Amino acid sequence: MGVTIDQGSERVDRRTRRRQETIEEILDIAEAVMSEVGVNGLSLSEVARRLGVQPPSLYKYFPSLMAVYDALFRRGQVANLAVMRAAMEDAEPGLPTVVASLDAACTWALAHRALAQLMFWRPVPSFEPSAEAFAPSIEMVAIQRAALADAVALGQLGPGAATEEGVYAVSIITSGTLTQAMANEPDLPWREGRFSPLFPKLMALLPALYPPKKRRAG
Amino acid sequence: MGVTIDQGSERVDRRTRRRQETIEEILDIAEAVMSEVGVNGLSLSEVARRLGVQPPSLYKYFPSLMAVYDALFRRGQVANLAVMRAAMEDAEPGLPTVVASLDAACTWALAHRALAQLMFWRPVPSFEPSAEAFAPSIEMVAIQRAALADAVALGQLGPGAATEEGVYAVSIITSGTLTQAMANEPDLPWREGRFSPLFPKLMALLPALYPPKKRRAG
DNA sequence: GTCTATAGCCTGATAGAC
DNA sequence: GTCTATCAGGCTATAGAC
Repeated sequence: MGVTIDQGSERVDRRTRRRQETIEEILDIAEAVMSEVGVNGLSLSEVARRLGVQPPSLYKYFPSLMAVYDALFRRGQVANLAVMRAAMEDAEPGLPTVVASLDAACTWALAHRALAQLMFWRPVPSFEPSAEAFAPSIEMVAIQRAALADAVALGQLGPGAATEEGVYAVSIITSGTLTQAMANEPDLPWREGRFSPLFPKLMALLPALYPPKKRRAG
Repeated sequence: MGVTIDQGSERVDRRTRRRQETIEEILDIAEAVMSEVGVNGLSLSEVARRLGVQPPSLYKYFPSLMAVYDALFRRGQVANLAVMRAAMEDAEPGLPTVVASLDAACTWALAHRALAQLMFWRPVPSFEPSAEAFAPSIEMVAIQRAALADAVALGQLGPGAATEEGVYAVSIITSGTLTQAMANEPDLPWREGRFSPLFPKLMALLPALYPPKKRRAG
């Protein structure tokens, strides 16, 4: 009996793992479809075609097309947050950390344009991300603000930078660079177009926007 | 005979005018549809429904859905250019002219979000604007660059501002502010959200990005 | 220029057999 | 969890009568 139960448990685990792999594969294909035909061009039929199954089978994994969008949104937020965290660890504290994390986010966004559009441009009016899918974005704002607070503590920026407004300022510079790059150079990755060189130049203006009272670190 | 010909001409003129009115009405409705269901949600059937005709009738005015997109794109570019020109006339020369025109463009863009998305974000991959529809955009870059050159001549900015890069810099600040405003405050007009106050602040950094050699005008 | 009718596609989603 | 079959609807675009 114990053996039988163990076999049963193993079987369940294996099935759960296999199921998760299928879910990931569906999302991979969905992202590929979006990058070819646009975020709105995603269709479950096309995903099923590429996966080699019939459309109804997908409903065993996602209850609706919007659920697929939500999973893609969440996946993108998680990946973007991870990339930014990793970049932060390798950078000097304060302002360099802010710039490095946003630079990494730009690299990621241009390598995952469709996801980035879904996340930051909301081109599907009928889709609203769930609170759970949106959570990493809130976390990202928090760590941005913490990094800006470090820059203030280090005397690199004035106190106005460690506010919501400071986060908005760096967001505007980042999303502006990305918007121009994606609209005007759809095939170039980050750092290869005419717009990415302006990103560090504009970021270097932050001390002029929030001047520190005394200058310590450069 | 002469009278008959004149009557014929009048009749043709009247028909031409009436036809143009219908075309404008179709574009008005198409813009309204896009603003409700997204740029990609535009369908000729829905336009026909609201116009009170059957879908095939629209093909007497536009040969295809993409032709409607192209006319909308052109219309948006023309309107945006006109708004920017008007704002320029009322502003002091040089830097204030640059800022005033882009501020006016922001007001227009948030009042015509769907058109702005179609023009600046390209959310319909299968749609490429025609050269004719794109022409006003090229003109806009030219007048921006001329205004930046004025600012350089007036000693407000260094010579680096009167370049393609200078135009990119102001474009990034503008499109970044717009992107954040549209994604995060979908219902607020320009000047009422959390992001538009940052637009003049970031624009005020331009002299720090392109420092003039001697300071004349402030 | 309007209409009806229709071709020929696509889609999301469900029911039910296996 | 897979399939077939199907519902119920959408769409662009064309043909042809009036």
